[in-house]
Amino acid sequence: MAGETGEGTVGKALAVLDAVASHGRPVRFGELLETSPYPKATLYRLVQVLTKQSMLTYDPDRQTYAPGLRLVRLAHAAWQSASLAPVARPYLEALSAEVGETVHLAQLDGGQVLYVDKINARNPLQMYSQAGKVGPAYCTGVGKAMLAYLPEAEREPILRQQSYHPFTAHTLASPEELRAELAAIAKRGHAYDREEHEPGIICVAVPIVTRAGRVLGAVSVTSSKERTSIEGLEAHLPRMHAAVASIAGEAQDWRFPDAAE
Amino acid sequence: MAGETGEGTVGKALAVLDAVASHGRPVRFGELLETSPYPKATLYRLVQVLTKQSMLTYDPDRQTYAPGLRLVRLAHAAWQSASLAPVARPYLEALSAEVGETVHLAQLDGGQVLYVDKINARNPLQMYSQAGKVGPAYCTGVGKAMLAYLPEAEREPILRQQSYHPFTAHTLASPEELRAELAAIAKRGHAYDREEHEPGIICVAVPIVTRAGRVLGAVSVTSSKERTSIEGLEAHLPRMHAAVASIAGEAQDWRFPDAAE
DNA sequence: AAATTTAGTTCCAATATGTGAAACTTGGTT
DNA sequence: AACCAAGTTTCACATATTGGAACTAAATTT
Repeated sequence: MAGETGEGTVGKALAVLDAVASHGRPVRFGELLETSPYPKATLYRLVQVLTKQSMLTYDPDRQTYAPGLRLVRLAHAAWQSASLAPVARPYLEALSAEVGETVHLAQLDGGQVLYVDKINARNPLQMYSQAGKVGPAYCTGVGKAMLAYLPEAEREPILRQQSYHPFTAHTLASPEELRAELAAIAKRGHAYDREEHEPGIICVAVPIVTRAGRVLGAVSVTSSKERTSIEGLEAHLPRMHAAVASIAGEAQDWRFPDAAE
Repeated sequence: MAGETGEGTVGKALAVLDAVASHGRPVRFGELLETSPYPKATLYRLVQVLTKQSMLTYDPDRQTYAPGLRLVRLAHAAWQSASLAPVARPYLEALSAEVGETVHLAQLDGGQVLYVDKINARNPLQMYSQAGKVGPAYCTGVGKAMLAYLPEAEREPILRQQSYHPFTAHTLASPEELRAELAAIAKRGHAYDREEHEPGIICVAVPIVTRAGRVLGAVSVTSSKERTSIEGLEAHLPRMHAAVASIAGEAQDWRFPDAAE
C-alpha cells in the first residue's frame, strides 16, 4: 500500500509490446517469459490481448509472435502529425538533390536519436541509419547538434544516461569530453561526426531551432571518407542552414508538440 | 451473461489511440470526447495513460494530443519483422529501376490494403500512397490482386465489408461487379487499376503467393494516363512475375506470420 | 513404445484496477 | 461581476486483472 500504484494494465501491455519489438525477430512465448517480470499466466493473457488487437501477429506453425501490422498503420499517423518529416520533406529533397549526398532528419526521443526521415544520395552508401530507427545521441552528428542547443536542464539528464560505448576509435568516451564538444558545437552552429559511430562514415549536422529557441530536430548531410572529407561536407553548410531555417519557420505555424519527455 | 465481456482496458486504450491517429492532426480532448463511446472521466484517464507512455504526445500550449514517437519506434520493428518489405526491397528496387515507374508493395490488413513499401520512379509523381498508409481493397490494383487469390472463406467477409465508395467514374460499385472482376483476375494472373481509385492513375498488380497458395501481398507498377497506358504497363508483367516469384521464394524460408485476421 | 521433461494453456477465488456520475477548478466571455 | 465551457478530480461501486496451481500437448529420453 505504501508503494506507488503500478503502471496500469495498459503500461504492462505496452511493455510486452516493446519486449517483442526489441527482439527484432519473431519470438516464442518462452523467450518472452524469461525476460518478463510478469508471471506466466499474466504474460500469456497480455500476449493474447495484443494479438487479438493485431498489435502482435502470431505464427501458429512456428509458435512465434511478432509486432503486428496495426503498428505500421498507427505509425504512419504518428509520422505525419508528430514528426517534422512531412513539413521538412520538400526542403530535404531539394537539399539532397543539390548536394548529391544522403540527408537525414532526426528528432530526440527519450534521450536517443530517432531518425524520422532519410533521403538517399543518388548512389547511396550502406549505413546504419534508416527512417524509424533509433541511434545513440552522443556519437552521431544529429544527436550532438540537438544536445548542444538543448537547455541545460534537459541536456544533463540525457548526457548521464548515454552509454558511451566506443563504436570506433573516434567515439567520445565520457560526458566530460562530450560536454566540451557540445560547447564548441553551440559556438560554431554545427556538429561533425568524424567516424564516431561507423567507420568510414562522416557527416555534418545542424539543429532545427525555433525562434523561441526550442530544439525541434536536426538535419545532417552524410557521406563517406572515401567519397569526400569533412571540409568537403562543410561546403554544404550554407544550403543546410537555409533548409533548416525554412523548416523551423514552417513548423512554427503548424505548431509543434512539446518534446514532452 | 449471454453477452461477451468487453474488450478489456487495453482494447479501449488502443481504440483511443486509433481515434487520435485517425484525425490525422493534433486533436483536443473535447474533439475526442465527441466521437468516443466512453464517458469523459474514462476517456480522460485513458488519454493520460497513453501520454505517460509516450504513445501520445501532448502540446500544452495548444492543448492537443497527437500520436507519439514511441509508435514510430515500434512500427519500425513491425515493418522489419512482420512485413514483406525487408525481403522484397532489393527486388522492388531493381524492378523500379528497370521499368522506370513507381512500385508499391502492399499487404492485407483487416480487409484493407496496407502499403508497406514504395519505390519512387525516377521522376516521381505525387500521389496518394506511402508506406504505412491504408487504402481500399476493392478499387486498387494490389487490393484486387490479393482478393482474387484469397480462399473464398477469407474473401467473402472482406467483400462484404468494403464501402464501395465511388472514388471515380470507373470505380466498381458492388460486390457482384467485384466478384466478376476477381474471377477474371484469377484466370489472368494479374489485376488492373484503370483510374478506379484516383483519376489519371493506372496500374498493373500481381499477387505474391507461396507455393502452398497463401497470399502474402501484392506488387504493383503504377503510372499515370499521361505517361503511359495499361498496354504500356503490361509490358512489365514478365519482370513483375519474376520479382514476385523471388520474393515468395525468399519469404518461404524466413517463414511468415499467418495473416491472422 | 512408455516415461519423463518441457512448453504452452486454462481455472478460479482474491483483490487490485478501472469505471463514470457528479462535483469542482480554471480560463476565457459577455 | 457573473457566466459559460473545457478540462480535471473525487469516490462509491463494479469488473477486469491477477497468479498459484492444475492441466494438456509436444518434444526428448530411457
